[in-house]
Amino acid sequence: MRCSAPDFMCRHTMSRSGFKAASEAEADSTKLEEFQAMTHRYRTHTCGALRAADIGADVRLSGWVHRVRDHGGVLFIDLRDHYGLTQVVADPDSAAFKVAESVRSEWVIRVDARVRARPEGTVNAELPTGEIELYATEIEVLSAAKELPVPVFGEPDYPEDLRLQYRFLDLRRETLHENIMRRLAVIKSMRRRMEDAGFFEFSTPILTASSPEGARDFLVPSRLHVGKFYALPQAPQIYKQLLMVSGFDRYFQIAPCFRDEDPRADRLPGEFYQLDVEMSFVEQEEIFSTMEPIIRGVFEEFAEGRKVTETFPRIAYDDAIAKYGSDKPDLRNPIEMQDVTEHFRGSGFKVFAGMIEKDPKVRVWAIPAPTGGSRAFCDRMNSWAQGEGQPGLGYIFYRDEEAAGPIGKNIGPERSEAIRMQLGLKSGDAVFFAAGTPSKFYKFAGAARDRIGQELKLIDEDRFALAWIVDFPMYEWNEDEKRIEFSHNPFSMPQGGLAALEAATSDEDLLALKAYQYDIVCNGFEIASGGIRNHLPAAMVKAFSIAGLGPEVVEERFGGLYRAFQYGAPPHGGMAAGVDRMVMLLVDAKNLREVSLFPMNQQAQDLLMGAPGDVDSKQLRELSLRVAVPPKAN
RNA sequence: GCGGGAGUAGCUCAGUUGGUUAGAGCGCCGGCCUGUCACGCCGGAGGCCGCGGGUUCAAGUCCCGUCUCUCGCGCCA
Repeated sequence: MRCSAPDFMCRHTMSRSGFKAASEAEADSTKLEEFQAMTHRYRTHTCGALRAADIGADVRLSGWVHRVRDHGGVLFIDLRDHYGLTQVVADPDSAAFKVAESVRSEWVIRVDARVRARPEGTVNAELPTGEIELYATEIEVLSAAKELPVPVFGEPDYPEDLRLQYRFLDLRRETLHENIMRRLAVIKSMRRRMEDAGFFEFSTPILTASSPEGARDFLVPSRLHVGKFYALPQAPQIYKQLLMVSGFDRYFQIAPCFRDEDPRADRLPGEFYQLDVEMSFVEQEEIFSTMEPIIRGVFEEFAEGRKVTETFPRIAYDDAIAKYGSDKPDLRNPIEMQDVTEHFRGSGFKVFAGMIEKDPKVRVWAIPAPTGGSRAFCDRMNSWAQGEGQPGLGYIFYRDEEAAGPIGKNIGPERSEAIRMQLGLKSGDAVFFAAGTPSKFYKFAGAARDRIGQELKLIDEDRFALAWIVDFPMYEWNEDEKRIEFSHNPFSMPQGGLAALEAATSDEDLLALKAYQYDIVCNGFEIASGGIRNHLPAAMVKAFSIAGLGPEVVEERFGGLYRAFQYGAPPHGGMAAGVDRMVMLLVDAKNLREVSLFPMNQQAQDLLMGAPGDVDSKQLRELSLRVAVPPKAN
């Protein structure tokens, strides 16, 4: 059924150019409609408009043939447009019968008809227009359709490459059509909330300079400057900071962002959209208190009964890693891990005891699995772990006053019981263990936590669990290159400012430094990320030098911003929220392509437009470009 | 770049240990049908079994290679 969604989706254009929803029709408007019936070439009403009150009216509708049911003597056409579905009837007495018999799915037709009540017992309660039907007097074919490569009616599963190649058909399908309309509504709501909160909407350039850090850029060759390139912005990061320096105080934008990276189910290739925000004269707390109601409000507005976190918990990055094994934990999953290293020190489980003895950095983490206390489940988890490339996943499961499983046997009843007490487990529960250097195994532990939550159905699917993740580390250790580098982005202010940077002497101190850098997470997805910016040239130079980048690098790579900071920069900060990802969560889609109009496929190709495509040699010549395809390596 | 999974009718899939003319459902086309709304019934068309090699009397089925799609890893300040 079309337009089962809230009214804003169905009615927002009803008042346009004289259309009038039937339910709103006044007595005197009937004349207007009759007049329009004679003068409007295509329609007096949309396919979602007519109601019992219109019975007897002569109307004209245009739309797509959604479905034909031909009973020989009587024939039904479901006529569809953006607004809904109306049943058209033709019988052999009707002048329109011959044409009606010839129409096929997805033809576009114009129907002139008399609105009549459906006979007793044939009302369709599923349809807003289900009380009436149109008795056709004339049908005109406006546009025929070939046999459909992608059917619209019934939305059967079809291969994605066909759906992308025939996206215009795909977009007629109810689910995708409504997802797109929902997306527009979400963006409209964001815009309204941002304006109400005193933000101004800016547009920033699409052709800009290549950014040195971060993702791979899309490049655009310059014709006027031979051998030089523009880049599409990965985000308007520097522009929005420049706007703060320019004194505009509060910026936002529904900003297109371009990154030439390989896609994921939750990452579109090429381009995506962010609700991009920046504020002047604020500390972290004010950004939270400004943005949390906006993000929560958007979720609540579109949650359709699903619960939304009322006050976002603030979880320190280190705690998130320790409790959930992830900096984007799914907080619908109640499992929290705990450190149980001491229970294994000197225990009969020699593998762990030996590791603990040898290296003071080694920890043992417990991943509780409430209701997971069966051999079958524990074994299944163990083989899953092996499939992940782990040696295995040790466990204890508690049953009938006994601690079973290989580790339970090895460490004995006292230690097993102590672990049970620490984790608050009952008979019938299990606990899994991961051991080693936390920085190396936390991801696996987090994956195990997710897995256990799913397998044991501990996750409440019916809610949006939101949280701030705060206190991200300023730097991290790059094991490959054996050096310290920025962990998030180089624009964030370290907590404690320049003084903290200067006070940190050892690598250990530096790696312990936190930044005013934070994310919003929802159900295991990072939906927003932001920070308080480092607006002090001296602190910026120092922060870069720690990452091994001299002042000349700052000037060369971030010249514009660095220069701006020399001439009176307000303290500022902000964030960016992933619009596509939020819409995906709100419409319960599995895939970003289900909330995007014309997405590219996994190979970053637009199958409808044929992008990327060849260009002719004249174009290349103008750009002083020559294509050199490397010989295939093998 | 690496790994998992999948390629058989327009689509979703079945196809036994290698063995006759490769099937079903949906869709499409035709016929019948005056109250359906996933209409129903009857009939029909439609196949380089992804592609290339190999083993075999015989390959959709086994082996090797290759291509495509998809999910994940790397990557994504």
